[in-house]
This record gives sequence, structure tokens and C-alpha cells, in this order.
Amino acid sequence: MELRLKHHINEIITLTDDELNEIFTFFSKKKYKKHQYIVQEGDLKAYEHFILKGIVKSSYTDNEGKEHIMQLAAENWWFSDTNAFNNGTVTTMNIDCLENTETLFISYENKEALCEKFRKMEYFFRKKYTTGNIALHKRVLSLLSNDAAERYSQFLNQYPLIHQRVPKALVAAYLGVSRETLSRLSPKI
Amino acid sequence: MELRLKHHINEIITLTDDELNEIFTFFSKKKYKKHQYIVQEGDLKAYEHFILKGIVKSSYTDNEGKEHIMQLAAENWWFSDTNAFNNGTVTTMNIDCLENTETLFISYENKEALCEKFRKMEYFFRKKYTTGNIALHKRVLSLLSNDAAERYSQFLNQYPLIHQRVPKALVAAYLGVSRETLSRLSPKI
DNA sequence: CGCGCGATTGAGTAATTTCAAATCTAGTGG
DNA sequence: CCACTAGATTTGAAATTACTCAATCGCGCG
Repeated sequence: MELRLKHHINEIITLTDDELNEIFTFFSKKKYKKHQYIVQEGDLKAYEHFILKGIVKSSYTDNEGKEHIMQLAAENWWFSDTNAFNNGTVTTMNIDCLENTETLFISYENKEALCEKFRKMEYFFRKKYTTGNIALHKRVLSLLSNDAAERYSQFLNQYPLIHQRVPKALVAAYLGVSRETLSRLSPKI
Repeated sequence: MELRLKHHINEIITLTDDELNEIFTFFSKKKYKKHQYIVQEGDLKAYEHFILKGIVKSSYTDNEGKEHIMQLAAENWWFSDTNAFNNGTVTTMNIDCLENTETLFISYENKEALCEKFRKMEYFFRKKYTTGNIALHKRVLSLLSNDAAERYSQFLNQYPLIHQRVPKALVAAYLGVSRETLSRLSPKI
């Protein structure tokens, strides 16, 4: 049994080990090497992933070739190309590993079947999306309200561990700032 | 029975009229005048609202007194101070009416009770938060990837009706641009 | 008619970007 | 163990974008 996911789920709902064992059958597990793509733009099928180990970046490359980072996610985080996953469309994001990574992943069909069968899991995912919403709200407000220095400072407070494990150029892209600007900011913080 | 909410719910799940009638008992209805606050920073209790009629702006005022707009919402949209509503904390947003407005609103406790009693409603709200997430993802990416002109152009495509009903200064704040910049942009689009 | 709000325009300023070059660092093969 | 290289970070200077502040314009409503 995957203890990491078990504990993660147990933070929100309580399940018996039997239930958990059955729930795990809806997921698959896979290992990825550093630099390997988990999702690549144009993939026909998207999955939702839970990170057991490692760290990934989820990014979008605009038509000028500039990379913008939606998420930098490590252990216990969920990630997916949300739009493709939920609408069954082709992926538009790239998600690749910044370290060797291992995830549990689930298809849309399996997730729906899981929610159907285990009511508590429907509750669990509703709550997960709720907290995700709140986090995205904060990010939008931060992009609207704060200048580069403030955003960087908030990032350091909020995700100190991510900051340690990730090249600063990626943090810059996450914050919507050029790497040079971020570099000039560092001494002041 | 509130047809507008009925139709809104029916887009995602199917319910009998009896079920719908009971569901409506979890909500309350209220009318607000133009310029009236629905949520004001510091409110001790937050509710989730469904707009029957009218248009509201949900905004955050930073410590320099600048107003940043999280949402401009009209009929059939949900709004709340998401963080306060879901975490039971004091509100930090201001939400007020740009026109005379009427909403159905629900407390956190009632929403949870509603989801508990009607499994389909739990599904409904999970889906609602899913689409909300996707929309927020797009907004973050737009703030990261696009300059002021592109964001404005996207806004016009996406929310033409909102644009008609709302002062441009508010659209500017929604896009994270000064009103003057937006004004200088207009002729080019 | 005049008030007041919203929108526009102009000019100077601040923040951030871009491009280019220099510096630093960690990992690799000899 | 050291030299070497690729990647990451920093620094500099010019260019750009958007902002602020201030003044003006336009229009609907009492």
C-alpha cells in the first residue's frame, strides 16, 4: 500500500485499509527520469498525477517560444493538464521532471468511477479542488497586486523547499519575471 | 422555484422537481442595490452566492489603497470570498454590486449538508470547482504570457457582455493594467 | 445649464526587459 | 586529484513598456 497517498487522503477523510487497498487499484504507478516528459503538448490522453517522489514543472510555451510555468510541484502534490484531463482534449501543457520522479496516476474514467464507488473520495476531490481554487485565487491576486520583489519574497516564504530544489530561472518563469530581474532582486531579500 | 438556478444545475445533473424544491430550501434569496456591498472586508461570515440578476465585482484592496479585481460576475455565476467561505475565516475581499442585483446564497454549513444529503449536488459542486480551476489556470497563464493588449483582446472575446456593462477602469483593474494604459490600447483593437 | 463621472491625452518617470558578456559551479573524464 | 565543460547565475547598458500625475474632454442627468 502506498503510505504516502494513504496519509495524504487521511488528512481529509477516514478510510479502512480495505477501502484504501481498493482505491489504490484505480491508480497506476510509474517512474520517470530527470528531464523526462510526463505530459507533452499534443498528447491525446491526460492523467491526473500524485507525486510520490521527485519534483516536476508544468509549463506552457507561448508562440514566441517563451516558457511560462504553471506549477512547480513536489511530493504530495497533484498535477495534470487540468483542461485536457477534465475536458478530454489534447494536452497543451508540458510537464517534465526536474528530478527522478515517481507518481501515482489515474485516468479521468477511473477517477469518475472511483468517486462513484467511494462517496468519500468524491468529497475528498471536491475539497482538493477547493483548496486548489483558493491557491489559484491567491496567485492571481499576487500577480495583480505585487511587484516582482514582493512576489519573490512571498514565494520564498511559501515554498522554501521548492526554491532549494529548482533552478532560479524556473522560479523566475513561475513568478512571471525574467531571470535577470530575479537575480538582481535576490540580494535585496 | 428558481428557474435560473434550476436550469443551471440541470446543465450538469438531473434532478426531480421535488429534489430541486428541497435543494432550494438550503439557499436564501436577497436583493441588493447598485453600489451596495454584498461582502465587505472584515465580515465574520462568508456565503457562496449565485447571481440571479445583476453584476458584481469582487476585489481586493492592497495596502497602498489600490483595488485589484478578482472577478466581474453576472447572471448564472457563482461568487464568494473563497478563502473565507471555505476556511471559515474573516473576509478579506470586497464584493459589491455594479447594478441592482439579486442572489441566492448558501452558508458553508448548508452547502456541506446539501452535499451530504444530495450526492448529485456533491458531484455538481465538484464539477463547478473543476471548471473554476480551469478558468483560473487560464487567467494565470494569461497574466504570465500575454501583454496588456493581448489580455484585453482576450477579455473582449471571452466576456463581451461583461465589457458592455462595466466601466473600463474596472476592466483595467481586472486585467492588471492602469486605466490609462487600457484607454491607449483601445484604438488598436 | 452645469455638475460629476468616466474616458482620453500628454509628458515625465519608474520598473522591467532584452541582449550581450562575464562569472560561477557542479559533475565528468583523464 | 585536476582540468574541462555545460549549465546556471550574475552584471552591465540600452531599450521598452507601462505607470503616475495632471489636465482635458464628453456626456448623461438632475
